[in-house]
Amino acid sequence: MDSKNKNLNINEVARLAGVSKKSVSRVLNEQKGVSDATREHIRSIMAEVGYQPSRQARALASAQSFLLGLAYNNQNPSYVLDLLNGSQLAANALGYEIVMHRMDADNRAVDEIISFMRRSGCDGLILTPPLSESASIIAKLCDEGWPVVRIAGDNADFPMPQIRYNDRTAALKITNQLVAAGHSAIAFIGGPANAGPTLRRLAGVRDALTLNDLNLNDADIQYGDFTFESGRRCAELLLAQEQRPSAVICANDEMAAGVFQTAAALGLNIPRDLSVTGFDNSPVASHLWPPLTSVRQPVQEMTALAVELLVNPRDQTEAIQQFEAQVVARASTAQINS
Amino acid sequence: MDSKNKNLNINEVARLAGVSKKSVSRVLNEQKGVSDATREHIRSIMAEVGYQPSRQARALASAQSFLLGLAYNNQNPSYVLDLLNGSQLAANALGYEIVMHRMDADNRAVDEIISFMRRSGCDGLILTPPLSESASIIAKLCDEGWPVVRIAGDNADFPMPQIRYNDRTAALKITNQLVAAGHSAIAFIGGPANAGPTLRRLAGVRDALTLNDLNLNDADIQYGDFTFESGRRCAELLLAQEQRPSAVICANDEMAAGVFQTAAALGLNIPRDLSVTGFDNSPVASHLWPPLTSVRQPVQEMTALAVELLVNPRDQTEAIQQFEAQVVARASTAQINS
DNA sequence: AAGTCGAGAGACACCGGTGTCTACCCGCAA
DNA sequence: TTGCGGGTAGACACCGGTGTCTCTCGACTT
Repeated sequence: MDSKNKNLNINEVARLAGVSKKSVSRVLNEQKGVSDATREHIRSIMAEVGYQPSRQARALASAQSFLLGLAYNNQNPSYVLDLLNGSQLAANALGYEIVMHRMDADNRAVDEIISFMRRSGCDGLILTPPLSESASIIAKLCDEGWPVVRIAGDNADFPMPQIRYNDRTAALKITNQLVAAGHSAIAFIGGPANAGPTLRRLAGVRDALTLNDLNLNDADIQYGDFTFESGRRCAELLLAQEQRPSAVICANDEMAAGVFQTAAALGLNIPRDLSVTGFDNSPVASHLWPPLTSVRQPVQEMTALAVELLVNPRDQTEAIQQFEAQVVARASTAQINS
Repeated sequence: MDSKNKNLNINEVARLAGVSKKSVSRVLNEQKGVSDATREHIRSIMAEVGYQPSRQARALASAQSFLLGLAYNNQNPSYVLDLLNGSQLAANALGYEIVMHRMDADNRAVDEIISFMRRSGCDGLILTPPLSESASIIAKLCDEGWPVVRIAGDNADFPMPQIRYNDRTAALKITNQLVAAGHSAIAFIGGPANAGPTLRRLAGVRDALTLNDLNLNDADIQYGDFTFESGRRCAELLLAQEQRPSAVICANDEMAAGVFQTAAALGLNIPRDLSVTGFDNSPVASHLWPPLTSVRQPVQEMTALAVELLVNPRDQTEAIQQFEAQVVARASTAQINS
């Protein structure tokens, strides 16, 4: 009854239940070797006294900490929080907790992440973009044999599960919709030029334009760094052109918000004078005016799978898991009136 | 050299250094009883072989997990992430890790948080708003004797440190600036009517208006729930009035963004037709057009102190710690032209 | 020269679990 | 009747630290 009983350990539970310590342990770990009757009896005793096994002791004895790390380095708070919430939900359901670790992606990152894994004692790591793109980080983690799952990483050279969504197809769809609305002068604002998401999304845009016998001028491609400010800057370059594009596809919503600001400063009305789309469907997409057409990536499902793969590793053949993205159409795009 | 040495434990380090296990332990815990020479020697051996003490074993033996919980339930991702980043930085410097826990603030919250503390084995908890406002949660945690620090909680009935910033004074300052710019019809959009931040910020607005012989009409106070959507809705009510306010003070930036959207929909130009201010200085404040005047709360410093207080508890007399907020003036407010 | 004190070795119990092994009981099949 | 096998008790080692105690040694005090 009194849940504050201090010496409430496995021995005590065993004594109360009149069984051996080991039987209690077997029940805790859902191992066989205990009859159903005894199992139920032990369970009821545990519930009655409010027994909670010590995570520390289990960790020491079983060489598992029941902690999963989530490393991130991302300017987009809502995305990071989605990752966190999703993995937390899945982890808790499996008896794990999530330890977050923010880190810079500079040249000390490799040491930093290894040091984190060692000192935190996490059983596994979820690597999120853009960290999941870094070959040096991945190589070192593989080398040291840490269980890692990459979210949106895009490098099949390493035997480490990747969880992705088809942003290339999503970019294709969104471009097709713009073309269908009469746009032919379409520009693209990416993140860093060599980043996976940038490359895949740009490829999707190109796929669609090629299908429609259109092409993308080099001058209509700008590379930012996924921040609002970079979106603003890229938009200034794009919109200063003599032949202004009538639609801008941005590789994330933050940069699209930057485009909105530049457009406002130039007196351009969205969507009348300029159609804009984003990626990621972050809160900012619905806070902009007009609300931003974007692409929803199923973060919750992706992180849940990541946790699942860390806790119950599968065969290597299923290393790449792909999810479907979804275009969320809002009011930032319009039929062109030419 | 080989950092993957498997049996690298305290015994091994002691053997290599030619000292006793206990001396190594003393160095690890920075206890006295070891000469400086020996201490340095042990340190160099540890560095050489890349020894990292097992967090699990230390946790079990010392009844400390070196884990701190951070419970949150907040719609504002950038605020939550600021909290996380700030506490993580401080925690890591002290050898701790942060375990995040998102939870609903419903009537199961009390059980939920206790269950989390028990199963995660955290040494202490940082309670963030709005959880830090909940008397039932605080009471239960106090009752069970968990070390907790509240961020922005506002209830002195419990012997539990509170870390706050003077948002009342900040609201006063921001109101004074609006009055100085010629505004007299000033409206306020708060969060939930009984929430601490709402009450304090509203009080600050009233302080300023009283000082300037102005007053706040009941119709010019609206209560939302700190979300964008609620800001939009409150603004609709405020701006539909015959005597439209010329300035709106919002209790956070998200709601201010909602006001921007309503204003745009009504064809009102900010700041020409309407001045708007926010609170918290979140990224959205600088992403809006025009950029939003807001109040920066020193989250980093506040969380650092929270961690510090959990790790090294102080005398109860210093229970309430107050920080200074800072008004960040941007372009969303203007001189009134009447 | 005897007394005192800090450094530090070494032994051991302990934290609360897990893993392994023996011994026993009991039901069931040969 | 004997043999066999699953359920279970009970003992014990172990995980890698921390806390405590004893004992030795050398330096400094008086």
